[in-house]
Amino acid sequence: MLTKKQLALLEFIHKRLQQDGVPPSFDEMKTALDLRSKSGIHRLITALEERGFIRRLAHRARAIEIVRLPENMMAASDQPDFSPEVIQGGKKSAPPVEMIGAMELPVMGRIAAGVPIEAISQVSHQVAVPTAMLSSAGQHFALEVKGDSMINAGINDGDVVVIRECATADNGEIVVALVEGQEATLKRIYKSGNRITLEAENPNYEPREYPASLVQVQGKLVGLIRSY
Amino acid sequence: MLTKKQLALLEFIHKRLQQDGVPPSFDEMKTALDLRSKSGIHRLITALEERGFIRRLAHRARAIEIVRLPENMMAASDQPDFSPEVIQGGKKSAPPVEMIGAMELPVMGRIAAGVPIEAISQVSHQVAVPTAMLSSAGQHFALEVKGDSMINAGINDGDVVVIRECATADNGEIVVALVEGQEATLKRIYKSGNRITLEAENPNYEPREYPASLVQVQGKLVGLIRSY
DNA sequence: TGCCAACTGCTTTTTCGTAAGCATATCTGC
DNA sequence: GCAGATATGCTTACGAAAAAGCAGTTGGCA
Repeated sequence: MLTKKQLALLEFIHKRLQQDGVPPSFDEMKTALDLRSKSGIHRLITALEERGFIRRLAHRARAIEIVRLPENMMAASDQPDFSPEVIQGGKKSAPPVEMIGAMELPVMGRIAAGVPIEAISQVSHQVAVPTAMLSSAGQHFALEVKGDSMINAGINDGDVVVIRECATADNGEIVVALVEGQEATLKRIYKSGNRITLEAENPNYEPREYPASLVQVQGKLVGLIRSY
Repeated sequence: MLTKKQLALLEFIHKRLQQDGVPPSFDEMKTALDLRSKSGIHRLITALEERGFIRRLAHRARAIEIVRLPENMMAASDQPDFSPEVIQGGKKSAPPVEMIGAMELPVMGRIAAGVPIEAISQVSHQVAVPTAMLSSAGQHFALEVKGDSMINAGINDGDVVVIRECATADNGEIVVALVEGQEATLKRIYKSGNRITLEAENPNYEPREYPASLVQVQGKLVGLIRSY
Protein backbone atom coordinates (compact mmCIF):
# COMPACT_ATOMS: atom_id res chain seq x y z
CA MET A 1 0.00 0.00 0.00
CA LEU A 2 2.72 2.44 0.90
CA THR A 3 6.14 3.08 -0.49
CA LYS A 4 9.09 3.31 1.81
CA LYS A 5 9.19 7.06 1.59
CA GLN A 6 5.52 7.36 2.27
CA LEU A 7 5.82 5.12 5.29
CA ALA A 8 8.81 7.03 6.55
CA LEU A 9 6.91 10.28 6.27
CA LEU A 10 3.86 8.84 7.95
CA GLU A 11 6.04 7.61 10.77
CA PHE A 12 7.61 10.97 11.18
CA ILE A 13 4.28 12.76 11.28
CA HIS A 14 3.01 10.27 13.78
CA LYS A 15 6.02 10.76 16.00
CA ARG A 16 5.72 14.50 15.93
CA LEU A 17 2.04 14.31 16.62
CA GLN A 18 2.60 12.20 19.68
CA GLN A 19 5.47 14.33 20.80
CA ASP A 20 4.18 17.82 20.63
CA GLY A 21 0.67 17.48 19.31
CA VAL A 22 1.47 19.77 16.44
CA PRO A 23 1.96 18.26 13.03
CA PRO A 24 5.16 19.24 11.25
CA SER A 25 5.21 21.81 8.49
CA PHE A 26 6.32 20.91 5.00
CA ASP A 27 9.70 22.40 5.72
CA GLU A 28 10.18 20.34 8.83
CA MET A 29 9.22 17.20 6.99
CA LYS A 30 11.59 18.12 4.24
CA THR A 31 14.40 18.34 6.75
CA ALA A 32 13.38 15.15 8.51
CA LEU A 33 13.48 13.16 5.29
CA ASP A 34 16.66 14.92 4.30
CA LEU A 35 15.31 16.45 1.15
CA ARG A 36 16.17 19.75 -0.35
CA SER A 37 12.73 20.64 -1.59
CA LYS A 38 9.21 20.56 -0.29
CA SER A 39 7.65 19.42 -3.50
CA GLY A 40 8.57 15.85 -2.81
CA ILE A 41 6.83 16.13 0.54
CA HIS A 42 3.84 17.56 -1.20
CA ARG A 43 3.54 14.53 -3.40
CA LEU A 44 4.04 12.11 -0.55
CA ILE A 45 1.38 13.87 1.48
CA THR A 46 -1.00 13.75 -1.43
CA ALA A 47 -0.35 10.05 -1.79
CA LEU A 48 -0.95 9.45 1.90
CA GLU A 49 -4.19 11.33 1.76
CA GLU A 50 -5.29 9.47 -1.33
CA ARG A 51 -4.64 6.20 0.43
CA GLY A 52 -6.66 7.25 3.40
CA PHE A 53 -3.92 7.37 5.99
CA ILE A 54 -4.16 11.03 6.69
CA ARG A 55 -6.77 13.70 6.41
CA ARG A 56 -6.14 17.34 6.00
CA LEU A 57 -7.45 20.75 5.16
CA ALA A 58 -6.12 22.19 1.95
CA HIS A 59 -4.22 25.42 2.18
CA ARG A 60 -4.11 25.31 5.92
CA ALA A 61 -0.86 25.33 7.81
CA ARG A 62 -0.06 22.08 9.59
CA ALA A 63 -3.58 20.87 9.03
CA ILE A 64 -2.73 17.19 8.96
CA GLU A 65 -4.35 14.45 10.95
CA ILE A 66 -3.56 10.77 10.99
CA VAL A 67 -6.59 8.66 10.27
CA ARG A 68 -5.05 5.24 10.57
CA LEU A 69 -1.72 3.54 10.60
CA PRO A 70 -0.55 0.55 8.61
CA GLU A 71 -0.82 -2.67 10.60
CA ASN A 72 2.87 -3.18 10.95
CA MET A 73 3.20 0.21 12.51
CA MET A 74 0.50 -0.34 15.08
CA ALA A 75 2.80 -2.54 17.07
CA ALA A 76 5.80 -0.37 16.45
CA SER A 77 4.04 2.67 17.74
CA ASP A 78 5.40 1.81 21.06
CA GLN A 79 2.83 1.14 23.64
CA PRO A 80 5.21 0.40 26.46
CA ASP A 81 2.31 -0.41 28.68
CA PHE A 82 1.18 -3.23 26.56
CA SER A 83 -0.33 -5.32 29.26
CA PRO A 84 -3.46 -4.45 31.14
CA GLU A 85 -3.65 -0.79 31.36
CA VAL A 86 -5.35 1.42 33.81
CA ILE A 87 -7.41 4.15 32.35
CA GLN A 88 -9.27 6.74 34.21
CA GLY A 89 -12.92 6.17 33.77
CA GLY A 90 -15.56 8.77 33.39
CA LYS A 91 -15.94 10.37 30.05
CA LYS A 92 -12.36 9.61 29.37
CA SER A 93 -13.25 6.40 27.62
CA ALA A 94 -14.61 8.15 24.62
CA PRO A 95 -15.74 5.41 22.33
CA PRO A 96 -14.01 5.24 19.00
CA VAL A 97 -15.81 6.97 16.24
CA GLU A 98 -17.04 3.93 14.44
CA MET A 99 -18.61 2.45 17.51
CA ILE A 100 -20.86 5.34 18.06
CA GLY A 101 -21.97 5.38 14.49
CA ALA A 102 -21.00 8.91 13.67
CA MET A 103 -18.35 10.75 11.75
CA GLU A 104 -17.28 14.32 11.61
CA LEU A 105 -17.69 16.04 8.31
CA PRO A 106 -16.43 19.43 7.30
CA VAL A 107 -19.03 22.08 6.58
CA MET A 108 -17.75 23.69 3.44
CA GLY A 109 -19.80 26.84 3.55
CA ARG A 110 -23.27 27.75 2.52
CA ILE A 111 -25.26 27.03 -0.54
CA ALA A 112 -28.20 29.00 -1.78
CA ALA A 113 -30.56 29.18 -4.66
CA GLY A 114 -29.20 31.03 -7.59
CA VAL A 115 -26.74 32.92 -5.51
CA PRO A 116 -23.12 32.00 -5.88
CA ILE A 117 -21.96 29.81 -3.11
CA GLU A 118 -20.14 31.60 -0.39
CA ALA A 119 -17.26 29.23 -0.37
CA ILE A 120 -17.13 25.60 -1.25
CA SER A 121 -13.49 25.27 -0.54
CA GLN A 122 -13.40 26.67 2.90
CA VAL A 123 -14.18 24.69 5.99
CA SER A 124 -16.23 26.71 8.40
CA HIS A 125 -16.60 24.05 11.03
CA GLN A 126 -17.34 20.37 11.53
CA VAL A 127 -20.56 18.50 12.10
CA ALA A 128 -21.13 15.02 13.35
CA VAL A 129 -23.12 12.88 10.98
CA PRO A 130 -24.52 9.41 11.57
CA THR A 131 -22.50 6.93 9.56
CA ALA A 132 -25.76 5.38 8.43
CA MET A 133 -26.13 8.43 6.28
CA LEU A 134 -22.85 7.91 4.50
CA SER A 135 -22.01 5.33 1.94
CA SER A 136 -18.78 3.51 2.29
CA ALA A 137 -17.58 4.72 -1.05
CA GLY A 138 -16.85 8.30 -1.78
CA GLN A 139 -16.03 11.49 -0.03
CA HIS A 140 -18.65 13.42 1.82
CA PHE A 141 -19.00 16.97 2.96
CA ALA A 142 -21.69 19.20 4.33
CA LEU A 143 -23.18 22.54 3.40
CA GLU A 144 -25.43 24.93 5.17
CA VAL A 145 -28.53 25.76 3.18
CA LYS A 146 -29.39 29.39 2.67
CA GLY A 147 -32.76 30.39 1.32
CA ASP A 148 -36.01 28.66 0.60
CA SER A 149 -35.52 27.32 -2.88
CA MET A 150 -35.94 23.71 -1.82
CA ILE A 151 -38.68 24.30 0.68
CA ASN A 152 -41.06 21.83 -0.91
CA ALA A 153 -38.52 19.10 -0.61
CA GLY A 154 -38.48 19.74 3.11
CA ILE A 155 -35.15 21.52 2.97
CA ASN A 156 -35.35 24.69 4.98
CA ASP A 157 -33.18 27.70 5.45
CA GLY A 158 -30.43 26.88 7.89
CA ASP A 159 -30.52 23.14 7.40
CA VAL A 160 -27.26 21.30 6.98
CA VAL A 161 -27.17 19.01 3.99
CA VAL A 162 -24.78 16.12 3.64
CA ILE A 163 -23.38 15.70 0.15
CA ARG A 164 -21.58 12.78 -1.39
CA GLU A 165 -19.07 13.87 -3.97
CA CYS A 166 -19.78 12.57 -7.42
CA ALA A 167 -19.79 13.84 -10.94
CA THR A 168 -22.96 12.28 -12.26
CA ALA A 169 -26.52 12.05 -11.10
CA ASP A 170 -29.74 10.38 -12.15
CA ASN A 171 -32.79 12.29 -13.22
CA GLY A 172 -34.75 13.73 -10.36
CA GLU A 173 -31.96 13.56 -7.83
CA ILE A 174 -31.08 16.55 -5.75
CA VAL A 175 -27.55 17.66 -6.45
CA VAL A 176 -25.06 20.39 -5.84
CA ALA A 177 -24.47 21.74 -9.32
CA LEU A 178 -21.88 24.20 -10.45
CA VAL A 179 -23.25 26.35 -13.23
CA GLU A 180 -20.92 28.13 -15.60
CA GLY A 181 -18.05 27.31 -13.37
CA GLN A 182 -18.96 29.65 -10.60
CA GLU A 183 -22.47 29.48 -9.31
CA ALA A 184 -23.26 26.50 -7.13
CA THR A 185 -26.83 25.63 -6.23
CA LEU A 186 -28.76 22.86 -4.63
CA LYS A 187 -31.38 21.71 -7.10
CA ARG A 188 -33.19 18.78 -8.58
CA ILE A 189 -31.55 17.76 -11.83
CA TYR A 190 -33.10 16.51 -15.06
CA LYS A 191 -31.18 15.62 -18.16
CA SER A 192 -32.48 15.25 -21.68
CA GLY A 193 -30.13 15.05 -24.59
CA ASN A 194 -27.40 17.55 -23.99
CA ARG A 195 -29.60 19.90 -22.01
CA ILE A 196 -29.75 19.96 -18.26
CA THR A 197 -32.60 21.42 -16.27
CA LEU A 198 -32.18 22.50 -12.69
CA GLU A 199 -35.39 22.78 -10.75
CA ALA A 200 -35.94 24.37 -7.41
CA GLU A 201 -38.59 22.88 -5.15
CA ASN A 202 -40.39 26.13 -4.77
CA PRO A 203 -42.97 27.46 -7.21
CA ASN A 204 -41.47 30.93 -6.89
CA TYR A 205 -38.36 29.82 -8.69
CA GLU A 206 -38.37 28.97 -12.36
CA PRO A 207 -36.61 25.86 -13.59
CA ARG A 208 -33.51 26.78 -15.48
CA GLU A 209 -32.12 24.98 -18.46
CA TYR A 210 -28.52 24.91 -19.58
CA PRO A 211 -26.34 23.18 -22.11
CA ALA A 212 -24.93 20.13 -20.38
CA SER A 213 -21.44 21.48 -20.80
CA LEU A 214 -22.16 24.40 -18.50
CA VAL A 215 -23.39 22.32 -15.60
CA GLN A 216 -21.11 20.33 -13.44
CA VAL A 217 -22.42 18.00 -10.76
CA GLN A 218 -20.37 18.28 -7.61
CA GLY A 219 -22.24 15.85 -5.47
CA LYS A 220 -25.60 14.51 -4.54
CA LEU A 221 -27.74 14.97 -1.50
CA VAL A 222 -27.60 12.05 0.89
CA GLY A 223 -28.68 13.49 4.17
CA LEU A 224 -30.06 16.40 6.08
CA ILE A 225 -29.63 17.64 9.61
CA ARG A 226 -31.65 20.35 11.23
CA SER A 227 -31.46 21.87 14.69
CA TYR A 228 -34.33 23.79 16.20
CA MET B 1 -3.93 19.60 12.62
CA LEU B 2 -3.14 22.51 14.88
CA THR B 3 -0.48 25.15 14.78
CA LYS B 4 1.49 25.93 17.88
CA LYS B 5 -0.49 29.02 18.67
CA GLN B 6 -3.74 27.20 18.22
CA LEU B 7 -2.58 24.41 20.49
CA ALA B 8 -1.40 26.86 23.09
CA LEU B 9 -4.73 28.59 23.11
CA LEU B 10 -6.61 25.34 23.29
CA GLU B 11 -4.48 24.27 26.21
CA PHE B 12 -5.16 27.52 27.99
CA ILE B 13 -8.90 27.28 27.49
CA HIS B 14 -8.84 23.72 28.67
CA LYS B 15 -6.90 24.62 31.77
CA ARG B 16 -9.25 27.42 32.67
CA LEU B 17 -12.23 25.24 32.04
CA GLN B 18 -10.92 22.63 34.42
CA GLN B 19 -9.89 25.20 36.95
CA ASP B 20 -12.88 27.43 37.31
CA GLY B 21 -15.38 25.85 35.00
CA VAL B 22 -15.77 29.07 33.09
CA PRO B 23 -14.12 29.63 29.76
CA PRO B 24 -11.86 32.67 29.57
CA SER B 25 -12.91 35.85 27.80
CA PHE B 26 -11.10 37.12 24.76
CA ASP B 27 -9.21 39.56 26.89
CA GLU B 28 -8.01 36.90 29.26
CA MET B 29 -6.88 34.79 26.37
CA LYS B 30 -5.14 37.76 24.87
CA THR B 31 -3.21 38.25 28.09
CA ALA B 32 -2.45 34.58 28.46
CA LEU B 33 -0.94 34.35 25.01
CA ASP B 34 0.81 37.66 25.50
CA LEU B 35 -0.85 39.43 22.61
CA ARG B 36 -1.70 43.07 22.34
CA SER B 37 -4.92 42.67 20.46
CA LYS B 38 -7.92 40.42 20.68
CA SER B 39 -8.38 40.05 16.99
CA GLY B 40 -5.63 37.50 16.96
CA ILE B 41 -7.54 35.49 19.50
CA HIS B 42 -10.64 35.75 17.40
CA ARG B 43 -8.89 34.20 14.48
CA LEU B 44 -7.31 31.46 16.52
CA ILE B 45 -10.70 30.64 17.96
CA THR B 46 -12.17 30.51 14.49
CA ALA B 47 -9.42 28.15 13.40
CA LEU B 48 -10.05 25.90 16.38
CA GLU B 49 -13.72 25.81 15.60
CA GLU B 50 -13.06 25.06 11.96
CA ARG B 51 -10.90 22.15 12.95
CA GLY B 52 -13.58 20.80 15.23
CA PHE B 53 -11.85 21.21 18.57
CA ILE B 54 -14.20 23.68 20.10
CA ARG B 55 -17.80 24.65 19.67
CA ARG B 56 -19.32 27.97 20.49
CA LEU B 57 -22.25 30.30 20.24
CA ALA B 58 -21.78 33.43 18.22
CA HIS B 59 -22.29 36.73 19.98
CA ARG B 60 -22.33 35.14 23.38
CA ALA B 61 -19.83 35.96 26.05
CA ARG B 62 -17.53 33.12 27.00
CA ALA B 63 -19.62 30.69 25.05
CA ILE B 64 -16.82 28.29 24.29
CA GLU B 65 -16.86 24.58 24.80
CA ILE B 66 -14.14 22.07 24.15
CA VAL B 67 -15.32 19.28 21.92
CA ARG B 68 -12.18 17.23 21.80
CA LEU B 69 -8.50 17.46 22.54
CA PRO B 70 -5.53 16.51 20.44
CA GLU B 71 -4.24 13.06 21.19
CA ASN B 72 -1.20 13.97 23.17
CA MET B 73 -3.23 16.18 25.43
CA MET B 74 -5.67 13.47 26.36
CA ALA B 75 -3.31 11.98 28.86
CA ALA B 76 -2.63 15.26 30.57
CA SER B 77 -6.27 16.01 31.00
CA ASP B 78 -7.00 14.33 34.25
CA GLN B 79 -10.63 13.87 35.01
CA PRO B 80 -10.96 14.35 38.73
CA ASP B 81 -13.94 12.05 38.93
CA PHE B 82 -12.73 8.76 37.75
CA SER B 83 -13.50 5.23 38.58
CA PRO B 84 -10.35 3.45 37.61
CA GLU B 85 -11.16 0.89 35.12
CA VAL B 86 -8.97 -1.86 33.83
CA ILE B 87 -8.87 -2.34 30.17
CA GLN B 88 -7.26 -5.14 28.30
CA GLY B 89 -4.10 -4.00 26.67
CA GLY B 90 -2.87 -5.58 23.52
CA LYS B 91 -4.26 -4.09 20.43
CA LYS B 92 -5.35 -0.98 22.20
CA SER B 93 -8.49 -0.28 20.30
CA ALA B 94 -8.31 2.64 17.93
CA PRO B 95 -5.47 4.70 19.28
CA PRO B 96 -6.55 8.13 18.16
CA VAL B 97 -9.55 8.24 20.39
CA GLU B 98 -11.33 11.34 19.36
CA MET B 99 -14.07 12.96 21.26
CA ILE B 100 -16.64 13.27 18.61
CA GLY B 101 -19.56 15.56 18.74
CA ALA B 102 -22.19 12.88 18.56
CA MET B 103 -24.31 10.73 20.83
CA GLU B 104 -26.47 7.73 20.31
CA LEU B 105 -30.13 8.13 20.98
CA PRO B 106 -32.79 5.47 21.08
CA VAL B 107 -35.45 5.58 18.39
CA MET B 108 -38.62 4.96 20.33
CA GLY B 109 -40.87 4.10 17.45
CA ARG B 110 -42.87 6.04 14.97
CA ILE B 111 -45.09 8.99 15.28
CA ALA B 112 -47.79 10.05 12.90
CA ALA B 113 -50.51 12.56 12.53
CA GLY B 114 -53.62 11.66 14.38
CA VAL B 115 -52.79 8.02 14.41
CA PRO B 116 -51.83 6.48 17.69
CA ILE B 117 -48.15 6.14 18.02
CA GLU B 118 -46.89 2.68 17.31
CA ALA B 119 -44.87 2.44 20.42
CA ILE B 120 -43.27 5.12 22.42
CA SER B 121 -41.81 2.82 24.95
CA GLN B 122 -40.04 0.44 22.72
CA VAL B 123 -36.58 1.06 21.35
CA SER B 124 -36.40 -0.01 17.76
CA HIS B 125 -32.82 1.00 17.16
CA GLN B 126 -30.29 3.72 17.84
CA VAL B 127 -29.29 6.74 15.85
CA ALA B 128 -26.29 8.94 16.23
CA VAL B 129 -27.07 12.61 16.53
CA PRO B 130 -24.71 15.54 16.77
CA THR B 131 -24.35 16.73 20.33
CA ALA B 132 -24.83 20.24 19.03
CA MET B 133 -28.44 19.26 18.62
CA LEU B 134 -28.88 18.28 22.23
CA SER B 135 -29.06 20.55 25.19
CA SER B 136 -27.08 19.63 28.22
CA ALA B 137 -30.18 19.41 30.33
CA GLY B 138 -32.86 16.85 29.82
CA GLN B 139 -33.35 13.49 28.29
CA HIS B 140 -33.62 13.04 24.58
CA PHE B 141 -35.02 10.42 22.33
CA ALA B 142 -35.85 10.02 18.69
CA LEU B 143 -38.91 9.11 16.68
CA GLU B 144 -39.48 8.22 13.09
CA VAL B 145 -42.07 10.38 11.41
CA LYS B 146 -44.87 8.70 9.56
CA GLY B 147 -47.12 10.69 7.26
CA ASP B 148 -47.15 14.16 5.87
CA SER B 149 -48.88 16.15 8.55
CA MET B 150 -45.90 18.38 9.16
CA ILE B 151 -44.82 18.69 5.57
CA ASN B 152 -44.92 22.47 5.56
CA ALA B 153 -42.54 22.58 8.44
CA GLY B 154 -40.11 20.63 6.32
CA ILE B 155 -40.73 17.41 8.20
CA ASN B 156 -41.22 14.61 5.74
CA ASP B 157 -42.38 11.06 5.95
CA GLY B 158 -39.51 8.91 7.13
CA ASP B 159 -37.58 11.65 8.83
CA VAL B 160 -36.16 11.02 12.26
CA VAL B 161 -36.98 13.72 14.77
CA VAL B 162 -35.03 14.32 17.93
CA ILE B 163 -37.17 15.14 20.92
CA ARG B 164 -36.19 16.57 24.25
CA GLU B 165 -38.40 15.33 27.02
CA CYS B 166 -40.31 18.05 28.76
CA ALA B 167 -43.80 18.64 30.03
CA THR B 168 -44.36 22.20 28.91
CA ALA B 169 -43.96 24.11 25.72
CA ASP B 170 -44.26 27.65 24.47
CA ASN B 171 -46.81 28.70 21.92
CA GLY B 172 -45.90 27.78 18.39
CA GLU B 173 -43.39 25.12 19.31
CA ILE B 174 -43.51 21.73 17.73
CA VAL B 175 -44.11 19.07 20.33
CA VAL B 176 -44.94 15.46 20.82
CA ALA B 177 -48.31 15.60 22.49
CA LEU B 178 -50.28 12.82 24.03
CA VAL B 179 -53.99 13.37 23.55
CA GLU B 180 -56.52 11.74 25.79
CA GLY B 181 -53.83 9.58 27.20
CA GLN B 182 -53.33 7.45 24.17
CA GLU B 183 -52.84 9.21 20.90
CA ALA B 184 -49.44 10.79 20.39
CA THR B 185 -48.84 13.23 17.58
CA LEU B 186 -46.21 15.64 16.40
CA LYS B 187 -47.84 19.03 16.13
CA ARG B 188 -47.44 22.71 16.68
CA ILE B 189 -48.98 23.70 19.97
CA TYR B 190 -50.91 26.81 20.94
CA LYS B 191 -52.39 27.47 24.34
CA SER B 192 -55.05 29.94 25.27
CA GLY B 193 -56.69 29.83 28.62
CA ASN B 194 -57.34 26.22 29.40
CA ARG B 195 -57.69 25.19 25.78
CA ILE B 196 -54.91 23.73 23.73
CA THR B 197 -54.82 23.72 19.96
CA LEU B 198 -52.72 21.27 18.04
CA GLU B 199 -51.98 22.31 14.50
CA ALA B 200 -50.53 20.22 11.74
CA GLU B 201 -48.35 21.95 9.19
CA ASN B 202 -50.42 20.77 6.30
CA PRO B 203 -53.55 22.49 5.05
CA ASN B 204 -55.22 19.12 4.63
CA TYR B 205 -55.36 18.64 8.35
CA GLU B 206 -57.60 20.73 10.54
CA PRO B 207 -56.29 22.18 13.76
CA ARG B 208 -57.78 20.40 16.72
CA GLU B 209 -58.65 21.96 20.00
CA TYR B 210 -58.81 20.22 23.35
CA PRO B 211 -59.23 21.06 26.99
CA ALA B 212 -55.77 21.51 28.41
CA SER B 213 -56.36 18.60 30.74
CA LEU B 214 -56.57 16.16 27.86
CA VAL B 215 -53.27 17.11 26.27
CA GLN B 216 -49.98 16.13 27.72
CA VAL B 217 -46.72 17.41 26.29
CA GLN B 218 -44.16 14.68 26.14
CA GLY B 219 -41.32 16.59 24.61
CA LYS B 220 -40.39 19.21 22.11
CA LEU B 221 -38.76 18.99 18.77
CA VAL B 222 -35.08 19.90 18.84
CA GLY B 223 -33.66 18.26 15.77
CA LEU B 224 -34.28 16.42 12.57
CA ILE B 225 -32.27 13.89 10.63
CA ARG B 226 -33.08 12.66 7.16
CA SER B 227 -31.35 10.14 4.95
CA TYR B 228 -31.92 10.00 1.22
C1' DT C 1 -28.45 53.55 28.59
C1' DG C 2 -23.89 52.24 28.96
C1' DC C 3 -20.45 48.78 29.79
C1' DC C 4 -18.14 44.98 28.16
C1' DA C 5 -17.29 41.38 25.15
C1' DA C 6 -17.31 39.87 20.64
C1' DC C 7 -16.82 40.85 15.84
C1' DT C 8 -14.95 43.21 11.46
C1' DG C 9 -11.96 45.54 8.42
C1' DC C 10 -7.48 46.77 7.14
C1' DT C 11 -2.35 46.50 7.15
C1' DT C 12 2.15 44.25 7.43
C1' DT C 13 5.38 40.53 7.98
C1' DT C 14 6.49 35.84 8.01
C1' DT C 15 5.59 31.20 7.33
C1' DC C 16 3.79 27.74 4.66
C1' DG C 17 1.61 25.14 0.91
C1' DT C 18 1.03 24.57 -4.14
C1' DA C 19 2.46 24.15 -8.76
C1' DA C 20 5.17 23.63 -13.02
C1' DG C 21 9.13 21.84 -15.25
C1' DC C 22 12.80 18.80 -15.68
C1' DA C 23 16.08 15.14 -14.20
C1' DT C 24 16.92 10.46 -12.22
C1' DA C 25 15.79 6.07 -10.32
C1' DT C 26 12.87 1.89 -9.83
C1' DC C 27 9.53 -1.30 -11.17
C1' DT C 28 6.68 -4.03 -14.29
C1' DG C 29 5.17 -6.56 -18.08
C1' DC C 30 6.34 -7.84 -22.71
C1' DG D 1 16.62 -5.59 -21.82
C1' DC D 2 13.31 -2.08 -23.22
C1' DA D 3 9.23 1.00 -22.94
C1' DG D 4 6.25 3.07 -20.11
C1' DA D 5 4.48 3.93 -15.69
C1' DT D 6 5.60 5.35 -11.07
C1' DA D 7 8.23 7.25 -7.55
C1' DT D 8 11.40 10.53 -6.31
C1' DG D 9 14.58 14.54 -6.31
C1' DC D 10 15.54 19.40 -7.24
C1' DT D 11 14.68 24.42 -8.39
C1' DT D 12 12.07 28.37 -8.76
C1' DA D 13 8.07 31.05 -8.35
C1' DC D 14 3.66 32.24 -6.64
C1' DG D 15 -0.03 32.82 -3.65
C1' DA D 16 -2.49 31.75 0.48
C1' DA D 17 -2.71 31.50 5.31
C1' DA D 18 -0.92 32.47 10.01
C1' DA D 19 -0.01 35.86 13.08
C1' DA D 20 0.13 40.39 15.00
C1' DG D 21 -1.43 44.99 15.43
C1' DC D 22 -4.86 48.97 15.52
C1' DA D 23 -9.28 50.98 15.13
C1' DG D 24 -13.92 50.92 14.96
C1' DT D 25 -18.70 48.56 15.06
C1' DT D 26 -22.19 45.59 16.89
C1' DG D 27 -24.64 43.05 20.14
C1' DG D 28 -25.87 41.24 25.05
C1' DC D 29 -26.99 42.30 29.19
C1' DA D 30 -27.68 44.66 33.55
